[in-house]
Amino acid sequence: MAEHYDPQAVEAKWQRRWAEEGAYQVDNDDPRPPYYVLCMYPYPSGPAHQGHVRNYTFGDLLVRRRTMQGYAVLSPIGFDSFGLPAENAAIKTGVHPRIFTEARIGELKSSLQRLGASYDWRRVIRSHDPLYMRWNQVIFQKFLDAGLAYRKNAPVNWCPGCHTVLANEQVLPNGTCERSGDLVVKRDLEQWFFRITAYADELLDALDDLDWPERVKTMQRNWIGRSEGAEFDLAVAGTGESIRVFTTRPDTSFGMTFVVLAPEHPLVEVIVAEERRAEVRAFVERVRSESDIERQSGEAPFERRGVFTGARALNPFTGQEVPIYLADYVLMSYGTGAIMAVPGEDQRDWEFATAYGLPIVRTVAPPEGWEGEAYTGDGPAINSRWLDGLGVAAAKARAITWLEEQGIGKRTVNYRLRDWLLSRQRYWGCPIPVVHCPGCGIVKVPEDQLPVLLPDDVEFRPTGESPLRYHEGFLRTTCPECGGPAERETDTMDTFVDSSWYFERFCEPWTAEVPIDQAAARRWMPVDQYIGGIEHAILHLLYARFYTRALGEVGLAPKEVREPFERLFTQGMITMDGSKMSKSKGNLIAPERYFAGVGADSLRLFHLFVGPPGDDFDWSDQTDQMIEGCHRFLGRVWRLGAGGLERATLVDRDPTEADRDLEKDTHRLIDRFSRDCDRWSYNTAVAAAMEFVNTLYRHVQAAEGARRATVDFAVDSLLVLLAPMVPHITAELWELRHGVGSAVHAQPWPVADPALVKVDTVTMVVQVNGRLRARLEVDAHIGEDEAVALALAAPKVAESLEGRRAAKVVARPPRLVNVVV
RNA sequence: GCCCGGAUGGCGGAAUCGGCAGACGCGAUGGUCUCAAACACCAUUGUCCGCAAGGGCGUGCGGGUUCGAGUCCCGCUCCGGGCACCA
Repeated sequence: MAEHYDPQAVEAKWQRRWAEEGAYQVDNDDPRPPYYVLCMYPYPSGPAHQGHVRNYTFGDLLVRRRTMQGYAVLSPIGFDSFGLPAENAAIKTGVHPRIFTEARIGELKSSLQRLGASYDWRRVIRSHDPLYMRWNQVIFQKFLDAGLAYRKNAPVNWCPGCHTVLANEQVLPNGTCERSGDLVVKRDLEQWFFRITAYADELLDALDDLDWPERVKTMQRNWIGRSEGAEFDLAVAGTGESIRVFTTRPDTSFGMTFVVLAPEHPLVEVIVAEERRAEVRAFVERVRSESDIERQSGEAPFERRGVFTGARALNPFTGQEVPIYLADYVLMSYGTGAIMAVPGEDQRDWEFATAYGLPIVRTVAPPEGWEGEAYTGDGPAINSRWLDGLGVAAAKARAITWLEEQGIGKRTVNYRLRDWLLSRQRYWGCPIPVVHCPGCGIVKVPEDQLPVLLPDDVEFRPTGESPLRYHEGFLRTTCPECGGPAERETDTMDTFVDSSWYFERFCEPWTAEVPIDQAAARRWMPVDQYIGGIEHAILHLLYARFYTRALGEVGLAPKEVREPFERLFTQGMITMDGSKMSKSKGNLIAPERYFAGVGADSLRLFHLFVGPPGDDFDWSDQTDQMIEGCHRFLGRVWRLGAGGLERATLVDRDPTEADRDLEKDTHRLIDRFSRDCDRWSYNTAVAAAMEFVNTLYRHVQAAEGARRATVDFAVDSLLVLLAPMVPHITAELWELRHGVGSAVHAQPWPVADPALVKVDTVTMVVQVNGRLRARLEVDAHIGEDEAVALALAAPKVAESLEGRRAAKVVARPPRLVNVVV
């Protein structure tokens, strides 16, 4: 095996060895300090793709490195095994989703093993396992008891392609389904929700303390969309009714010149003037018939977008009556479904006022020379009586105080975030464990009957309807309370429910007593480093944060664990011609052919070397050549490690200058490599290793290279540093060099000697008027005077000065001297 | 529209605190080895002028600050992402 680098043989040998040894299994009572590394568990879609390779390479690297640094590293893996693709496959081919999914899990598992990823395979979680389903259902029932899960009738997002409802988070901004691309429509349905909005504030505030990419935190902040303002009542003239409005700008209330209700507002029918009823109804009908897309496109001219109700409201600030309109740009689902319109400080209101000939009163003085329309910036209040002269913030506070004194309003906070709709009208998911009894209403399935399992003998219809609805044996049941006939709930849970707590279950995945073993969770949670794709910035990462809190609240997990993921790293996507690689686009470049060719180590190294881990990478024609380059590098490492390059000088003798140089280079590599890894700059760490190998080659091949002991130290250090990145080749070479009893992955992570890292001479550049004129080797501790003297004495410098006197000399020893004339 | 990123050779990228732009790799060119090739190894490789020594230009565009700017400031262009009648 030593003659040449044979990745197939080496990788097979070590993968077998690691499996036999149970390497990277870790027990909960391990005395070493705990460290929890987790990659987002994958949906099993078949063999790994390049995105998986990248993700799990980053994870594996960290697992192995932290282990070498002396931690007990928890490194579990599982499979997000419920979901639509398996069911769609069943509809098409008739193969049961379980059979289909388990086959895909087998393929993905063997890809991961072929990659050399190190997991505690004993801890595997598959979301469709009956035991995991049981705990999913127990948690749901606890949430139900705690009021965190509830059922309500609401207009929900229905995807006609997927035949199910979707959460808001799963609908793209253009109104289509993120999975199927179908246009999502609104349907009024009875659905199950999780009360994530109860945690809106905490989910928002706690973001500040998370060591997460700012980008992701910003996305979550936008999604939660907290806005502070006030709510207050407006009396409707000539009726006993009042309209409650929400505004973030109570300071501009004196400028309210009309009021707008959402077309769906319940008071519309009550307040509408008789002579306008027909017109208003026609408008409401028209808006209802429009899709969300049409309605939200904002394309229609404002003249078509509203209607006057004939009713008037009293502006409590001015005491004046203002007209009440309906307009499609006011949404029933946000705030109170009614707004006070202030055209002077809101552009939409401005445009609406202009279209309908309504008055515009500015209540904030725009800056000098302002030529725009609505002014939304800060400035002194005007036309606002007792608010005049106050800035926006002060005027807001004063206006809210006044509303509260009058007893007609109060300070409020609104969120964009909606409760999480978790029911899905699909088969391949975890059943929601309740029955519907005509007499008793919704009744939980008793815990001793859990889990509610999916029946196997179902028919998958090409219409895509849930088979559970037509399975009499599943559907018909008896009420656990009254014993009478009842219907089982046929909705299943969103698969994001499964992924919202699997990381807690990993701490003690065997227990049949509780969903989460509290002692184990206290030991490992929160996850020290979570790694996954940016595409989960909102969905999964927000749900998991909610679940972690809710589980603590209902006593199923340690209450003190509020956040699931201490540090988050979001890796870039692998794209091809700028778009995401995917099976459906048919542009997958399967890792298998690289496993079979250059080997897993070369492919891993490529993914680490190609660029910053957080950046997207576009796969191109040239990519294969880069992978070849990584393979070539490993070939050089092999020849260094396995011997055969020795020259005459590579013997035992007294150390020379070359030995001191190589020793320093080795320590500098250790230093740089470690620091680069710490800051997720694997591409530069690899570059440093490549440079070092080039240096080593010079020593090994030159007539006056370093001696054997120095080279051995250098090569051993290199192997230890590379061990987390390319585990197989380093393991093999280490065993070759040190014998079967010694393992590279059991070596402690090396620490550089600061004295040797320090440089004693540096290249000082001398500039004349900022232009490079000379480079001098100088002592690293050179003083300013000496540096200047050396600089001025350099022939090139004197030449460029042409006898002119230096007007100024900027000295930054030992790096630079700049002579200015 | 608002909020975040980003733009550096033929290509992927580096430059960590305002101080040598282009590390490392790919590709390309030349060479060594070989009967020949593959492999491997060595050298050159931002660009323009020049036989050379050497010099000019150069980090999307236009300004600015500074002895000195890829890096800081102001104003743009283009690309990517997020949010978007959210009151």
